[in-house]
Amino acid sequence: MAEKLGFREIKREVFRRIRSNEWGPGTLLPGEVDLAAEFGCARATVNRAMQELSDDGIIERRRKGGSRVKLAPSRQVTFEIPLIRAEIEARGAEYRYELMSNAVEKAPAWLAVRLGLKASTRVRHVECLHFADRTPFQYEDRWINLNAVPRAEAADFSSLSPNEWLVSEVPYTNAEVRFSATGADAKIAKLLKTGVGEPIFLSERSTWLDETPVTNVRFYFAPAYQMIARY
Amino acid sequence: MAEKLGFREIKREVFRRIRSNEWGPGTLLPGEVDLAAEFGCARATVNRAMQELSDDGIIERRRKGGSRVKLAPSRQVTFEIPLIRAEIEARGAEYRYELMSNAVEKAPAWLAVRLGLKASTRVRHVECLHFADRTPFQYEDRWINLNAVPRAEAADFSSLSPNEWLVSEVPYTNAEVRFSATGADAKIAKLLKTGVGEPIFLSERSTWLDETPVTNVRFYFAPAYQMIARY
DNA sequence: CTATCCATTATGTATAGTCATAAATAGAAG
DNA sequence: CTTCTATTTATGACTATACATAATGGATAG
Repeated sequence: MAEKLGFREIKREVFRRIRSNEWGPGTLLPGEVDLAAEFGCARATVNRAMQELSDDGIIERRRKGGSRVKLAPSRQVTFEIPLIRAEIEARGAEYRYELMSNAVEKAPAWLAVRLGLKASTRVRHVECLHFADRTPFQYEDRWINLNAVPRAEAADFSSLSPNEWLVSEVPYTNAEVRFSATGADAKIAKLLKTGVGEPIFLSERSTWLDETPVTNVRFYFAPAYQMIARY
Repeated sequence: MAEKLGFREIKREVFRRIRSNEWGPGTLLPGEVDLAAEFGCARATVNRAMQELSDDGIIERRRKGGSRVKLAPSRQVTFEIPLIRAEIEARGAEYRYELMSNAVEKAPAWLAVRLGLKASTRVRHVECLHFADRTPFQYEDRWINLNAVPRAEAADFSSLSPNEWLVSEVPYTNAEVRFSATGADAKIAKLLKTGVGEPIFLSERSTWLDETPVTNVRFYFAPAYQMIARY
């Protein structure tokens, strides 16, 4: 073997054997000590390689049981949801932001259910539009729990979007994202300058800080939007 | 301090300080040796904690530059895209599969572009439907590069879906996923038993095995479908 | 004043050894 | 034959140490 193998090379090599069917789905892989002997490195090095293969969803590991190739290698898709501003600027377009409404209300029923709030909770409701080169790109409909984020009471969203404000001011520990397709209603059609009933990509996100609901937001994207991830 | 801190506890504690704004966005964090001294553990342990925080998108690390809290802590969303069968059965519904068409063709232009194929390449084109309790749940429109997967020439998709066949037979190294919203055309409306123009959630996936295009598939979901991720 | 070089430094990776832990298995007891 | 228990074993985690590497920032030369 020789050649000072690092954990990356080991990972690559093990993966190569898996995908070449040398080690097919369900195969019990050699133990870490055996692999370490074969590759001429320390067990910790093999361990890291195998750990990452496990994180990547290629293999499954169990103490004592050893490592085996996953039967259905359903690899995880990971992508990062960028700030709209960054996404628009990355396309070479000019970003513009427009605040539409900004009010304090009592949490509507559906929101209370979604976040686990009491119906009487005071929330800030912010609606705004994000433009790419003057074309409406995304409509943002956000609700912020004022109990969790009292600073939002006084925040000024006329020039800074609530998205950017929150992301730099309020941390969270848990989040839930839902992607779906919906038809544009009259309001959304008008805002995004499209027809009523047009298919709209909808991304809804809720976040919590240790069980405390923080915010819920719905992003309605202009027609033809695609969310792309590579891995 | 005491208490024998493991890398998980260290990770949690550092994250706690970040989210409590003790270490706000952009802050340069203490070096690994300092943290190791504070927590009373080896640098390798701190290293693993910080490594994972970096993987999670919480901090950014650079050699010599040290670690700093990300300005826009855009944490990464990771989805595990399950097999349709598993997804349907997890909902407590009965899974049924129906093959609609299965032919060998020359790659159409759009596919050649998407995957990077020569237009003359022979591909297997498979269309099928996945049902949940007899209701159409997803329409799968798949193309398989026969050069990359010659075994697909003889594969029988009448009872096993191409999705499941591929997932257990053909590995890949790179993939691209696109989520979008589209309107149901006449064909899709009929298959999914919905109206023409209804908003449909569309998931398109392309995979490669070391630069060799393997397959491209479009999943059209029945109306009201949501793709959910928690993290 | 600017461009280049180099020492410094924090992270990146590897090592050998140790102890911990979960789970499979064989063995003992009922 | 079943059930519980003890042993074994592969992975999980940690330590201390060492060297590699990239990038910074200052020193130096032009």
